[in-house]
Order: sequence, then structure tokens, then C-alpha cells
Amino acid sequence: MAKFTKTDNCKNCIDCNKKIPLFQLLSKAELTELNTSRYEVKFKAGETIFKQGTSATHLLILTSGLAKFYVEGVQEKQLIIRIIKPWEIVGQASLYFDNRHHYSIAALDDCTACFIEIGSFKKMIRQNPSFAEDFITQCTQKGVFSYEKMVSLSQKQMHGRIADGILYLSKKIYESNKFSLHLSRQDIADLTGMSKDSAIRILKEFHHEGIIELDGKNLNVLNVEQLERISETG
Amino acid sequence: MAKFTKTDNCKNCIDCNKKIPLFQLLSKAELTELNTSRYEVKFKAGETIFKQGTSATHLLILTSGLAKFYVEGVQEKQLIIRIIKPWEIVGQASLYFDNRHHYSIAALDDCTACFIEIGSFKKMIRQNPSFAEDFITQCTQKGVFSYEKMVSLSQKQMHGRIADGILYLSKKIYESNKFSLHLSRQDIADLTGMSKDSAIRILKEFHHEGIIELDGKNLNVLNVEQLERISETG
DNA sequence: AATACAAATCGACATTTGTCAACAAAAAAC
DNA sequence: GTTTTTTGTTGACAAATGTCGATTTGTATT
Repeated sequence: MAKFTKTDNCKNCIDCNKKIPLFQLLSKAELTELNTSRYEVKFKAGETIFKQGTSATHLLILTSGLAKFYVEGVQEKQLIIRIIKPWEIVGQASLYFDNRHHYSIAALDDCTACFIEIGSFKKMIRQNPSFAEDFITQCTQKGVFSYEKMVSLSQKQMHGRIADGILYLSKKIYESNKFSLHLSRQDIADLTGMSKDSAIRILKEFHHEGIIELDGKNLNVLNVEQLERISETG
Repeated sequence: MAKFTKTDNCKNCIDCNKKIPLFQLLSKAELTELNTSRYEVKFKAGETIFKQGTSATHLLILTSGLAKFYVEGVQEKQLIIRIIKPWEIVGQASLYFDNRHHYSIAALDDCTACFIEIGSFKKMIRQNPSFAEDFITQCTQKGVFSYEKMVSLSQKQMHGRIADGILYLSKKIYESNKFSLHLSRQDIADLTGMSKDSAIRILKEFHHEGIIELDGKNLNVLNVEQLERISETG
């Protein structure tokens, strides 16, 4: 079980101000108010942070570590929608809907998570229009991202989907061509909607063709352009 | 080309009040203000209402007819995300993002469309917190819908996807077990992420098994429970 | 009614993808 | 350091799905 601990990552919401663009729109008084309702918990790699179907009372912000955001599909299969990085606000989907988590989140790494009570967050939305606007912007961006993901999952063949997955990790998550993966092969399969065996096969193929260099968890993208070409042609 | 016409469907935004829940949160003054920036256009079946990639200056509300909301994927293929009915507000995704349409909308039927200028809509969001909240609710609902769609597209086999498609049309769009389809077989394929030939095959199969009755465009869902079972098992 | 054209249908076949079993490698537990 | 367990890897095969061409049906036009 996760330990309930105060950490040094984020002593106070007023500090978060610097890390989270959305919070820069809040006054010091508002940040102080958010701070009173927040608490922080540490999770070990593999632990579940949010479980699909449970009730949603708090929003989540990671202050360290990485997590996977996934939905539980048919026959125990997971579909990883995206990877969660520090300073991203997670939980919008449940905010005004039915107060249920419609997805699960699990730590890929040792994580520190800050939880913000939904009520106080909603209050900010009501009283601070700029905050509301920025929040809506984030929701709509996620919408566009979803459409692209649907196209990838439903219209591209395995090579295209793996290319999309690698490009996503490289550009959006690790922001580097060379990185040490937090995902297992099964996770990569769940991210790209295929069987683990197929994911391994395509990764190996890319490796042999010199598009990537993959040794265990160490991934090095050698030819971004070709990955992008594969992504576009499907 | 679409004719620019005033119609009787929606003479005034103040009437829309009755049809669109979101608009019930607006004061008469606010509705009047929205009304000044709106205009109405008729589209014939097949015409494009929004084209992916063009700039988004207005939100759309159908006052009559049906339309398909789709993204243009790889190799000219379309992925139909959902069907648009009258009194639903469309265009959120572009509102605060980059003012581009990230999807296309085409009339499936003769349609009457009401266009609301984005600026005046944004003003309502800033000045009316309840309006903003309700709007956010809609965005988050769409998010949850997207996750379910991704699971359907990526984890279910053709039978499950066709079942999902039929259930969606029956429950959400036509709100009846028996209806006259506005979609072509190709559209059904684009909605469920498969080839036209495969869609036809599965539909025929369902027909022969007595799950549905399908004659041309006339669809009658005979066994909802079985469709739901097929949807769940994938 | 005759024609033209698009949509729907179907079977045969090719390709893609998943499954399974066996094994190797790595990590965790002892 | 050894054992156990998990994770990764591979090939052979089976199942799912797409493609193609031929044919039929339906719809619009003359």
C-alpha cells in the first residue's frame, strides 16, 4: 500500500504556480485555498493510483515519476490512452460528469502524487473565468488528441501504430531521441493496440532496419523522418 | 453550394432556449446577444458543413437533419466519430485550441444549420460560470465517450464493433429499435473501423441470425440483449 | 421504359494479426 | 550464488480482416 507522506517536491500550492501554467492564473489567495485541501501520497512502481469504477473525489497531479493512463477494455485487456508526466492535471473527465473514474492510472515508476479536492477546484472554475477558459483549452486539446489516436488505432497497421507510439514517447514524454523506457513490452502493446508478440516483432524489425536501436529498456530513435513516414502511410 | 436562407426552425436564439439545455442557463439579454451574431444556412444531403483544416470561426447547431462528424485519416479513409443530431453544439474542439477544424462534418440528410460566432460564445463562458460549467460537462462527457470508442475500435473484433455501431445508432441517434438509416454501408464501415465489404458481411450475418432485420436502409433491431452480449464479449 | 451510374453484394483469395508453445534472458526472492 | 518467477523472444500456425473482380440491385436521368 502507498505510504501517506509529505514530501519536499511540492510543499505548497504556491510553489506549484511555477510549474503548472494553469495555476499561474490563480491569485495567491486562491492558491492558498487550494493548498488547504491538498495532500500528497507516494506510490511505488506498479501501484494503482486511480482505479476505474471507483468514485472520484480528487484531481491528481504527479510531482515526480511517470504513470500510465488506461482504460480496462474487453477480456482484461488494457488500452493505454496516454502517459502521465509531472505537473499535468489529471481527472478532468470525472469532474462534472458522474464522479466516477472512467479510467485507471498506475505508476510506471516510483511516483509522488498530489491530490486536489474536486470541490475547491470547481470553485476556482466558477470564480476565475481565465482559469475556466484555460481548463477548457486543455479539455479540447485532449479531444483532438483522442481523434488522432482513434485514427491511429483503427486505420493504421502495426508498423504505423508502433511508429506512432515511439514518436509519442520520444516527442511528448521523454522529449529526447534516446531514453530509458518505463514501459514493458506489454505496455507498448497496450499503447498501440496489438498483442505483445506483435509489438515485439515490429520493434525488432525497426531495430534490424536501423530505424531504432533497442536494447532491453534502452531505446534510441535513429531515424525520426522514417518513423514519421511510416506513421503517415499507416 | 448551400443556400443562405432564414428558416422557421429557429427564428431566434430565445426560442432555442427550449431546445438546448445549455442555453437555459443564459439570461434573456445574453440570448439576445448571441442572436445578433448568428446566421442560418441550409445544406443538401452530402454537402460538407465543416472541412477539416479550415479555420473555425463559428460553432454549429443543427436545427434539422443529421450529419456525420468524421476525421480524415490515412489514405483518404474516413473515421466517423459520431453522428450529429439537432440541438447539439458542435465545434468545442476548436474553441480555445488553434481555431482550426480538426474534423469534417457532412450532411447525411438535408440539414438546416445555425452558426454562432465563437467570440460571443466565449464571452458567455467568461461571464456566466454556470454556462461554463455545463459546457465543461459536455466536453468531459465527450472524453469518456472517446475512451469507449477507442476500446471498441482497438480491442473488439468486427462483430463487436458492428454491434456497438448498431446500438449507438439505435439508442443514441434514432432512439428506437426500428429506423430508416441515413448512413450508407460505407458510412457504417467508417463508423466501425472496417472495410465496406466486411461491414456488409457482418450485417448480413446478424440479419440471417435474426438479431436484426435489414432491408436496404430499413433497420430493425430484433434482439437488443444479444447485440449487447456481442458488444461486451468483443 | 431505357439508360447510366452509383451503391450493395458475394465469393475467392491475399495479407495482416493473434495465438500458442517452447525457450532464453533478466529480475526478484531466497 | 542459486532458485524461482517474470519478462522477453521466436517460429509455426490459425483466425480475422482486407482486397479484388464480377454481378446485382437500386436510383436518378432522359
